[in-house]
Amino acid sequence: MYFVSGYRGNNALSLLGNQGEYVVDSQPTIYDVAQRAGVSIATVSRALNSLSSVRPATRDKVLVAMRELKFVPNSVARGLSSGKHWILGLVFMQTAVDNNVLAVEEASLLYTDIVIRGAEARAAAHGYSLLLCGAGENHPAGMTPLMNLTGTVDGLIMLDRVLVEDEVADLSRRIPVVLLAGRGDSSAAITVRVDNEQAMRSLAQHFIDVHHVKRVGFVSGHEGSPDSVAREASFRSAIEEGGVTLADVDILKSDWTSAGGEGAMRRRLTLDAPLPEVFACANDQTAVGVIYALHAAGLRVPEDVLVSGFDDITLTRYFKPPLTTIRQSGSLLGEVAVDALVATLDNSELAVRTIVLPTELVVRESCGCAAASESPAEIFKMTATPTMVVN
Amino acid sequence: MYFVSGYRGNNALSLLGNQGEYVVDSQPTIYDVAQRAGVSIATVSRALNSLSSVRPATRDKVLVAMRELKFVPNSVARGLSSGKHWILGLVFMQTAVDNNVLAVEEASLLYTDIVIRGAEARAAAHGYSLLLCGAGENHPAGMTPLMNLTGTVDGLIMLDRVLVEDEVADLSRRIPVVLLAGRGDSSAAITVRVDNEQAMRSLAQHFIDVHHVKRVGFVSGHEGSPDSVAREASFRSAIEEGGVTLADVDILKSDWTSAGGEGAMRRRLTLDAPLPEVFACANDQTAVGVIYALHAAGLRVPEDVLVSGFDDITLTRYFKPPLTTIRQSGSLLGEVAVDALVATLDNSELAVRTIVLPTELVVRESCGCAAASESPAEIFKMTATPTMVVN
DNA sequence: AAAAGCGTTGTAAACGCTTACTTTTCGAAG
DNA sequence: CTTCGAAAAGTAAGCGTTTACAACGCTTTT
Repeated sequence: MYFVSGYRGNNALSLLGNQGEYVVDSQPTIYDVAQRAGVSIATVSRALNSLSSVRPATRDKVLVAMRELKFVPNSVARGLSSGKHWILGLVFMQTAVDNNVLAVEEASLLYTDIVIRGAEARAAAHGYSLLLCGAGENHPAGMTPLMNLTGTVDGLIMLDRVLVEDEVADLSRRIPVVLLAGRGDSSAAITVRVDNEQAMRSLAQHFIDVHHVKRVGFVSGHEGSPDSVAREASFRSAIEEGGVTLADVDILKSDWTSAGGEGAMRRRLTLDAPLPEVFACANDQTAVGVIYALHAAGLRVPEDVLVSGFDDITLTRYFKPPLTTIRQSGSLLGEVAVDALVATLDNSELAVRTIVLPTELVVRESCGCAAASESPAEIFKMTATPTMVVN
Repeated sequence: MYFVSGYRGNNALSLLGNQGEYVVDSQPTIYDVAQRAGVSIATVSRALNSLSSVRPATRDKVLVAMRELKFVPNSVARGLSSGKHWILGLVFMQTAVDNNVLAVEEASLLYTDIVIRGAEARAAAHGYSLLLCGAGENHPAGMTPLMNLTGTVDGLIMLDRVLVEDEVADLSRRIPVVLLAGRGDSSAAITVRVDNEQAMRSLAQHFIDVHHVKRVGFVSGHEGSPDSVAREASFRSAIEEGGVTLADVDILKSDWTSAGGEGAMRRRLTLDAPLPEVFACANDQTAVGVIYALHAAGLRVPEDVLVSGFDDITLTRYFKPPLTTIRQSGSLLGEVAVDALVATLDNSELAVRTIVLPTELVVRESCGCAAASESPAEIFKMTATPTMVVN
């Protein structure tokens, strides 16, 4: 190793110099840059962050030195020093079951991924990175990573209630937390969710007003999921207001997956009770499985049974029959969550505690309506704008 | 603020003490823990990491203090001190186009997400977190986040060639890099990819041997994508070896999306040239769009044209007709990538430079074969085992 | 009974950066 | 040609850990 006397930095310099054939064994630091540029480390730091006054000539010297050394600031040291990490954590429910590959692959088609993408894009736009953290009983590392997160990220976005209220409150005492798809009643954190009530109401009305149904069914998502619970409750109340029947036997338990929907419908078909005229499903994947099971039993959709989904994922537009569904923008959900979190980080105060995003009924053929004339690729604009609710 | 003389830590202690009504304004540090437990910070650190010898009684005192203070080690400080961050970076191509929601939503159904999930699960199992980083021209933050990553993560996984060879080499001089879905010829980094050659060969053979086709077509993925290029090239060579025709007019350009596949097929249908007997598509989404366009033109699949996909995403099993495709395990891809990266981090040397994962032909109805009797949910086990290739 | 050895604990120096505070520099005014 | 003041640059003290090294018992050995 080669050291300039009184020189604290590493030997990265030797790469450029001709004093020996030493190999770089670590990244250059601001000490290296400072030495090469002939200034102090404070000046290097200032040039780097362009906060305070650095004379243009000096700045250039520093920037040249940085480029020559291929200097990249160590963001960890930065974080330690400034307390700011420029990292946002995204916690989601890991549904993988042991060695069951399917669970991961199916789950990956869930809305979660779209949310993650939206969040990542928005985070990047704000200058943040996104740290992913799967959690849940089935997750290999359990809850541990979550706790350590508080020292790594500036804020946390939690999908689909990974924690109970108490834990969230605990967490949000340490760092800002945004809850996604929660029930929206948490006092501890900001909540972002879609308008399940409005969605299921418009769906119920459509079934009643347009298709004059008298008896309906519902296929749920994963047990205990706030979105699934909200969708079922909203659907039921809207349906019952309309004087239509939602019998217990027609409430099927699924788990957000196609396989779950298929299984639930197969089991329902073994029962003696006559089928309702329509099954509203908690998401699109479930609807796909439900339709498959109905077809397998020789029933036609929509001639014999009507089916609807929720989410409007791209692929189901190409299905036969094209799926009637509720459109929500998953990426918007992620984006808004990040925006809210960043706003909290900046102001440390946000006027709004709950943000409710709009949904939109998309009528296609699976509910018995006429085929649309456009190509599936044409139809993708959300027409409604976000609603804000303060509480 | 309240300070014990000579006490360096913050005032988090006051929460528990009864000397005042001060509010916690920051997280407790090992100084707080050390003081409360009546030991030095070194002992706290040792108890925390359980590396060297700490007397059980002492350890207990420390652990109790930690619990009482709800101490969570600051991983950033840890990272600075030890040089280890326990974070892996995952760089992917951000395909979002400006305000076009569809691009994100469709893209999110791509295989990428499954890979990410697999990587996250495996990373967690190794004790690492996953830092997501979208990159590409369309990404809001451009390339900048990528460069800063080198100071944040211990290793990098790059999906689908975000960078050119030179940049990868540059990066991998700083930290270990694993390339996913690359061409596998990078000397700078470890590569993990699927066996596109074997896959397309078996597909071609099936078409030729079982369905006796004389003329075939291909629908590509996004231009320049290594996987798409490899699939097209392999398919062509296998097809031509069999003496079957793949005309230029039957090579359609798409972009991995359903809309792209639909558009490509619509354009093809306006041409005068007779259709080939089969279209092999670069992925499942594309195949779905292709089938849609064929149906819209009054053509039947598989009676009039055969179609195949690639990936075996769950939803297309529920399609009409169920899609003949090549199964690959996206989550395995992510898992293996993480394993390789972690191994590199541990040994700083890995025997294998390229890892090729197996694929499997899954014959369903879209290629004209008979319907399977099982439920789609039943069929999901990979039968082959990973192949390792050293170079 | 003193020395040696060993297991435990403490002290203090990094790690690479930011930033409050201090010193130097430089140009304009006196 | 000083003097003064602001602007620019430097000094050094953290940020919260880890860890090499020193110090301190205690038991064991001679």
